[in-house]
Amino acid sequence: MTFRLATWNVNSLKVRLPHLLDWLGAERPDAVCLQETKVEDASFPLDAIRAAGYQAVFCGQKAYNGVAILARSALTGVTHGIPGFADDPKRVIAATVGGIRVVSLYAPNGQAVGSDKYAYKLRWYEALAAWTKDELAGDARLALAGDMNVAPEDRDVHDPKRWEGQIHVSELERTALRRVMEAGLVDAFRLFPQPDRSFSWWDYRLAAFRRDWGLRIDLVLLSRSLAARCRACTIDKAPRRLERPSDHAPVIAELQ
DNA sequence: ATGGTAGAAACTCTA
Repeated sequence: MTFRLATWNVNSLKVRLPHLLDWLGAERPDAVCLQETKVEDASFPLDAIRAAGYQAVFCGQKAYNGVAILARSALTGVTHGIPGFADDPKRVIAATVGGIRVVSLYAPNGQAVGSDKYAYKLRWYEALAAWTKDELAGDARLALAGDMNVAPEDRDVHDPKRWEGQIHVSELERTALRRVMEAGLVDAFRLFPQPDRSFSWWDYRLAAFRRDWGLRIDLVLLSRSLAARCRACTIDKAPRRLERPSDHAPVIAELQ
């Protein structure tokens, strides 16, 4: 029995709902973490998602941010945000599904290195690392999945020289992400051989997708016990090729 | 390759 866990920054659930429903129907993932839903809870398209065979928990706001978890089985123990980190933007929701603690994450973008938003991004990551340490105490089956807004290594960047020191790639951001992983998580994608130039996000501008000017910033991070069960992790570029796509592609990890 | 596009909302911000 396999369990397929996906993450997808949909950049407006309202606009992307047809793509999402088609993709759920085609891929039938067991659980999906969504980011940038940009929809208040009262407007969440729960009926359409239920009709597709999924339950949902969500935490959204108008215009910006917003996260959700969809699942084909029950979602229990739902929590919002990072404990002890006061934060207005809706970036974090967690639930237990299929015996796995699943966290849907939308990390701060950071805007520019050295900006106030960059400092906030680093603080957010520090809080995430502390929380992850707590969650991993004992034999935790924990999966953090989402738009981490950091490309972990140069091979996750289409042009590392051009991006050197820039937002998503700077050393402090990479260290901040590493601190989360050092709590005891592994990048599911790198458990397996992967094609060169594997990316999950391409800017809408400058025909970046056509030119494959991308970054891999959407990650599934697994605790050791889950990593041992992981049999594959792939990026599905198909939805990025559609008309009016999200700027992100979904990532799917398959657990045995 | 130093601009540009997309989304939401509202005459601009965020990514």
